[in-house]
Amino acid sequence: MARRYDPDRRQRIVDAAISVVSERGIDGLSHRSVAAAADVPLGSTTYHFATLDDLLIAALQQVNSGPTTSVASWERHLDPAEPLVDGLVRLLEHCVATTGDRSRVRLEYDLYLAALRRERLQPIAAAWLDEMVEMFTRYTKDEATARTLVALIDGLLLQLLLTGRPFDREQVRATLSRVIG
Amino acid sequence: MARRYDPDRRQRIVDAAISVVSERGIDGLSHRSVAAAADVPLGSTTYHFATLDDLLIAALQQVNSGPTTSVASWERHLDPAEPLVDGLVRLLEHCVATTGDRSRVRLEYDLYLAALRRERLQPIAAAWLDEMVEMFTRYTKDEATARTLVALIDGLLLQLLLTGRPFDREQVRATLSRVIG
DNA sequence: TAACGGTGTGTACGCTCGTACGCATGCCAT
DNA sequence: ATGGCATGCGTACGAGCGTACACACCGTTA
Repeated sequence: MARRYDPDRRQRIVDAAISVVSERGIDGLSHRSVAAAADVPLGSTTYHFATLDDLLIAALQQVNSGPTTSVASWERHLDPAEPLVDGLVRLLEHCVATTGDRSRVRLEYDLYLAALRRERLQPIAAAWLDEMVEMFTRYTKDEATARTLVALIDGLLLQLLLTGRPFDREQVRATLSRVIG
Repeated sequence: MARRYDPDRRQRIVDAAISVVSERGIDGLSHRSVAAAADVPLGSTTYHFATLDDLLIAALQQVNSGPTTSVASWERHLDPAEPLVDGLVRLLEHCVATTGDRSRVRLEYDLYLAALRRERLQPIAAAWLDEMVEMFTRYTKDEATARTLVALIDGLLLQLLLTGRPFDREQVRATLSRVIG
């Protein structure tokens, strides 16, 4: 009967959901798997999140906000003095080549792409997209360019993740150069 | 006891799998749902495809080959005389705006993106990617451009499908123009 | 013609799942 | 202080799942 009053429980459940998706993919997400990961009884997860969609929404929102967002993290690693292309190539390589970051990126796309079949996730996906565009606009000074850049980077990252092929720095640089000077 | 000898059964099971994924998404794929859609007993699907992954692989391969491929269909609708940008804008709009084509595209991405968590699908995803690049190279005469184009189109289509936002012809045209003349 | 083996069929087992529901607990407004 | 109520807990039910397996069928080959 421990932990009878646990104000952070809801939050811990969301954290557990994220880690479950990260480790096992969205298919592995269930009330039970999350309950086990969060070390709470089953009834607790169903109480806080009536349906799995609700939990998924909370998880996606959390991944897309706060200081752990990829947007924020990207911005932290981009040096405004450096040419944008150089920074992006470095960042993308980091995303794909580093084991930890790779699984983080995979997690993000796992959640992001879930919107393909779940209409309720679409507004959140759209908001994320806008955030990315807004961030890149600060560097490109041009929203159209930023928009193109986001699409291109999405496509590139997905290709790398889906095919499992190695990161080809020069090819990526050449590709990005076509959109930004 | 009808249909005791049914040489096309395996093929029909694959077709049924594709239509199940198309209607219910990959989550809806199970030996049982496929058996029902193909109108064969459960044991028949497990006989021809021991695991769901095997069935998924067969489905993905079928979607990516033959005259019904999107690659082939795209090429059929592209007029070599017309500027590539114009043709692509028209094609993309068709993909997203027409109900039938939209669900077809969603099906393809559903299967394609499944490779994110299933290593066995990655070679097929890679092959598909190469086919797309090869096709576009016939128009751009330049593989690097084609490669960029594929990434960009993937990103664009996914954004449209994920956010459910309407197709903005001029914006898409502007985006594509950055990569091809 | 006889036996072999690929194919088709039906059923059963054990598991996980979402969901529902009754009860316990103790904060908080009254 | 007390009663309402949000929260926490445990259990149960029915459904769907992958898988396994025994048996039926019949073309092929010997």
